[in-house]
Amino acid sequence: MIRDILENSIKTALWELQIDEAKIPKINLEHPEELSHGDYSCNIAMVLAKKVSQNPRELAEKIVAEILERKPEEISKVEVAGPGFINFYLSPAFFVSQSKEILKAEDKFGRGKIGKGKRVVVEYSSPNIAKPFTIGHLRSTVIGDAIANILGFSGYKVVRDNHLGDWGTQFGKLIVAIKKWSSIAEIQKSKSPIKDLVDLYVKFHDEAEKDVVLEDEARAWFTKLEHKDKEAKKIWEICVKLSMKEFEKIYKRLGVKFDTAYGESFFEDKMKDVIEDVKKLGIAKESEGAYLVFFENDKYPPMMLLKKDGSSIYALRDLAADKFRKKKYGKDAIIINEVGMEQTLHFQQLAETEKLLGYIKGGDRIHVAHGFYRFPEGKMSTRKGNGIWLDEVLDEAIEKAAFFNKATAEVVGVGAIKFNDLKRESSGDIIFNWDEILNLKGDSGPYLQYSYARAKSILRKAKEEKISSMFKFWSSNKASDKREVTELEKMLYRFPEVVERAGEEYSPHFIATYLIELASSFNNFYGNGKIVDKTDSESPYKVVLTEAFSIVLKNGLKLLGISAPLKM
RNA sequence: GCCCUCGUAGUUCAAUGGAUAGAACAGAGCUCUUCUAAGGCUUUGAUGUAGGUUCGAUUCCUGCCGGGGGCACCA
Repeated sequence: MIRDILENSIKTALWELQIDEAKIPKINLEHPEELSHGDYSCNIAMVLAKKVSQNPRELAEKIVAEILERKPEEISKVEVAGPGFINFYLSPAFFVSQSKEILKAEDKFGRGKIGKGKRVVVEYSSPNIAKPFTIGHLRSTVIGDAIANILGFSGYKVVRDNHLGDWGTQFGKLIVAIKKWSSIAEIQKSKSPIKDLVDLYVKFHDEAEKDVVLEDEARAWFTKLEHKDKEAKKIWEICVKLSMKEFEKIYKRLGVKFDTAYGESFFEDKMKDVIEDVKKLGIAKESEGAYLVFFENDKYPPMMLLKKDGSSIYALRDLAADKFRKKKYGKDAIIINEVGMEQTLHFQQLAETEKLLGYIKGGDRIHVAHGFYRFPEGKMSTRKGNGIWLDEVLDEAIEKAAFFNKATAEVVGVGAIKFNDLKRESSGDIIFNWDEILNLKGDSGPYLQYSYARAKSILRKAKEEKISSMFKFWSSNKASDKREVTELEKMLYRFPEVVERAGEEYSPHFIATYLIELASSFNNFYGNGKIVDKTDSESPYKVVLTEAFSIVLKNGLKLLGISAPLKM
C-alpha cells in the first residue's frame, strides 16, 4: 500500500539524519481535511522537535530534503506547511495505476488481511421469541451484519450467530398469561399470533403491577419448563415456531442471513459444566438463596448465576454459550456481541468471570454496544407495549418510495432505513423520527444507490460508444501526467484504509461516511458536464474513473448490506 | 449514592491530539433541449461550562451543569 511507501520514505530520511531510533514515535500519516494540503500529511517533525531540541519547521525541512533525495515515483511533491507538517502530493501516474488496479481487482478491491487466520463469532440481532421485532432490534441486526461483512472482507473467518432469546423467565410470564387470559388453541388460530402474544405479555406486566403473585407464578412456570414439564414445553415450542416464521420474513426483507441460530435454549444442558467449573475454582457463593459470582474488591456488583429457586439466569447461559464457542471454534476465536449498551455492565461481569474461569484471555471478547431508538418522550419498551414494529417502518419507507416500481421501492426503502442506522457512531441514542429515517435525500442510502445507478447508466452509454477501449491509448500518452488529479481519484484509493479502520474499530459508520463523501465527489465530478464525449481527449479516463467509482461504491454498499441497483 | 455513556450550526450526523471544525436537512439565491435534477453551484449558521496537560484539545485529565442507561432473582 501507498502508506508503506511513504512510511519507509520517512523512516529512511530519519535514519539518514541520524536521529536516535528510540526517540522516534509511531509514524502517523493522515489525510489532511483540506485536499489542497496534499494527499497525506505527517506530523513527525512536530512530535520529534522537542525530543531532539530542534525547531519543528527546520527539522521538517531537513526531513523533506532527505525524502526528495530518494523520491519514489508515486510522489510528485513534498513540502513543509503550517507549524511543521510534511505534506505529500501523490503523482498523477500513481492515481492512474490505482484506477487500473481497482478495475482489475473488482469486487476484491479493499479486501484486507488483518484478520487472516483468525476466527470470529459475531452475535447479533438476537430477538426475543414471542416478542415483536421492533425498530429496537434493527440496530443490532444492521450493525452486527455490517460488522460481520467487514470482518469477513478483512480476512477473518466469520460465524454469524443469532443468539435468540428463546429461554428464560419471560416464558413463564407468557405461559401464565396464555393460561389465564387466552389459550394455545386460540393463539394458533389467530391471524396475527405474535401480536396476540405481545398483547398478553403487556397485559401480564399491567396485571403484575397490581398483583405481585403473578411474578412468582411466572418464575414457577419457567422452573417447570427447565424441568421439562410437558405442558410448558409444548406451549414453548409453539411460541418458538410462530415467532421464527415471523422473523424469517423480516430477515428476508432486510437481506440478513445467519450461519447459526443456537438460541439460549440450546445451552440448557451445557450449564451444568459451567457450574462445575465455577465450583472448582470457588469463585461463586450463595447469598440470600441465590448463587452469585463475587468480584475482587467489588470491582463490579455480583453476577447472579442461579436464582433462589435453582433455575438459571441469562448470565449462566452466556457463560455456557462462550464455553461452547471456544470449544467449537478454537481457543483463539474472538467473540463479538452486538448488543445494546444497557447491557454493558453484564458484559463486563461476563468477561471478568470468563477470565477467572480461563475461558478467555484478555481482549478476545468484545461488546459492541449501541444506543437505542427513543421517542422524544422516553424509551421504547415491549413491556409497556409502545415499541414500533419494524414491519410498519419498512412498509412506510417503501410507501414513501412508491414513485418507483415495486421492486425498486423495496430496495430504496430498506436502503434508507439501514443507512440511517449505519451512518452514525453506534454509541449514541437515535431519537425516533419518521422523516429522518425515511429520508431519501442528502446523506442517505438512496443517495448512494442513486449515484451507483447513475454511474452504471454512464457506463452503458460508454459501452455503446466504445469509449473505454480508447483508454490504453490515453494512458500511454505521457501528457496525462500533467493533468490535474480529480477529487474523485483522491477519494477512491482510500477505500482499503477505510475498510481496515472500520474493521479494527468495529465501526461500520466509517464506511458509511466515506461512501457519502465518495459519491458526492463523483456527482461533483459529473457536475453538469458530459463524461462520455468523443471530442474530449480525457473522456476515456473519465469513463475508467466512473467504472472504478462504481466498483468501490458497490463493494462499500455490500459491506453495509445495502443493495446497489443497476437502474432506478 | 456508586458506575457507564452522550453534550458540536435551527435539526440530524462527521472530524486516528493537528492546519481555516466537515457534511446533509431546513432557510436565501442560482442551475435542467443533457449519459438519471432523488443531481450540481453560491450563501447564512456550531464545539454545554470552568480549569489542567500539550508546540497544538471537539478529541486526553479533573470539577460543574444537562440528556440517557445500569447497579440481586428480566434479557
